[in-house]
Amino acid sequence: MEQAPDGAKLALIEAAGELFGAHGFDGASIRAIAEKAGMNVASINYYFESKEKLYQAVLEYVVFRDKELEETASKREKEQLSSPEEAADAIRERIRHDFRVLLGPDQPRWFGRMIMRSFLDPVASLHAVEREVFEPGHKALKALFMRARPGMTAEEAQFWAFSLTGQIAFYELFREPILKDLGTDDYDKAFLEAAAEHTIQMMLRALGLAEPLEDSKRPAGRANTFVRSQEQQ
Amino acid sequence: MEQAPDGAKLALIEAAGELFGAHGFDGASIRAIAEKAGMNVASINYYFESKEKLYQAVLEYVVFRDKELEETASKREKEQLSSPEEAADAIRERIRHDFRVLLGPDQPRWFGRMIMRSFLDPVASLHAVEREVFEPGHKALKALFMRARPGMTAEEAQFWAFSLTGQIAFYELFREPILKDLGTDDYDKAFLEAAAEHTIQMMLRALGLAEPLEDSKRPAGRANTFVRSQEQQ
DNA sequence: GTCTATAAACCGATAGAC
DNA sequence: GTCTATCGGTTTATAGAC
Repeated sequence: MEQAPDGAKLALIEAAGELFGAHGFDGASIRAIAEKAGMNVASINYYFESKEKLYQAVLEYVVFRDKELEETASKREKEQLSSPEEAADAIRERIRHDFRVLLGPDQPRWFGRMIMRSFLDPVASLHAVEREVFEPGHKALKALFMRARPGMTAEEAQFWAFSLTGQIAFYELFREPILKDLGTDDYDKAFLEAAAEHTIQMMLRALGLAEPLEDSKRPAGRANTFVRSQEQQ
Repeated sequence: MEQAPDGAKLALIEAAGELFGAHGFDGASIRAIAEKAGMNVASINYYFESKEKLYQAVLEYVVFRDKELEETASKREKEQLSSPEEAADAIRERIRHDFRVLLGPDQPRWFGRMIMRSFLDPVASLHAVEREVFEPGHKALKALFMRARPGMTAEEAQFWAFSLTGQIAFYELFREPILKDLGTDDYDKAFLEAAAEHTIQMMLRALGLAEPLEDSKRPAGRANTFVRSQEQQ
């Protein structure tokens, strides 16, 4: 991959990302993109050859930044090798990492939307996201589950990876109805942390790597970090 | 809701559903839709007032059929009231039901795609799907979880519902890369059953309503005391 | 109801001035 | 590099013949 874009190219990519993410490839015109970037229509065909190439550049821009994060994450995972307990910690970290990458405030809001869209629309440029983000992340997840539960088959690990990815992707795909239900215009930190924590506890419990859900019929014995703030009321 | 469309209207809706589902609102032209339906371009503006109204009619067509299924499902759930065991059975049935509705061969393939798209694209017609499908299903799910685990708060139940919906939606949203990975052109019955069964087991285990994942390695010393044994009294 | 023809607007792309 | 003007094509929508 080439160097990071700057100046005019960057401005166009970011404006295009916002509009492509919000309205899709066909729903965003190069006129609207150029206007949002504060540039002329012709600049798009000057810096990129066509609208399609611009879309591809936007996807590569997303992929480039996500790939770096993915590599540091999976590198860190490989350092934790042996016990299921360490694997459980690695799963915990992986889930927090994925929530932060897809939904956190570190990255532009349209990143996640572009990723969702790239899977829904079978354009040729899907393969970029697929090969650079989905596949490596999926492989790393599978490996993680198989280390967490030795004896798990590759097919089982695949389903576990699907389950986790689906739970995280949900918060991006259903962002609008969820926010409407919450009555806010964006996820706040507390909600994202609660969602990540729920996902962690639920995966680890399902894997048998965490204390089971407490029985409500008897007084609470063991401490439980699950959505603590919401339980006390 | 009005009566079910027939004849020319139905043909147009089904052709439009396929093309809208595949290429989105902006990516499907009324010319292509009319041609696929074997009719004239002007027929769309004759039977529906505009392209937008046609899109809305397509969504309502999906919603209408899904709503009927949802109502029979939630009615059946209300008959199973008391014990967590019955609630576990109801969760099992609900997951099988949702997999069948969204991914099974009973319904046209573009149904699921249109639903995904309606959440990704913030069009006005989103509210139809939201109000008629998402919200009732979500409420039913929350009620189910709160019956399965008495004492669970509404906020917790919300996260559990999110987790489940996300896992099922995943198979529709990521249909293309998954099928490519599987090497087939459509989900077969065995795969869908395996996916549903994994989701069931994983939800019930996380809820403490099923036997934990059998331990392949770890000494069973301080293994999880199974919750149900304490509940049966 | 079904068709053709066409209006009016917008699209992506580009030529050419500066 | 940046702009204006414009070309050729496609879009939705509609008027009007049958």
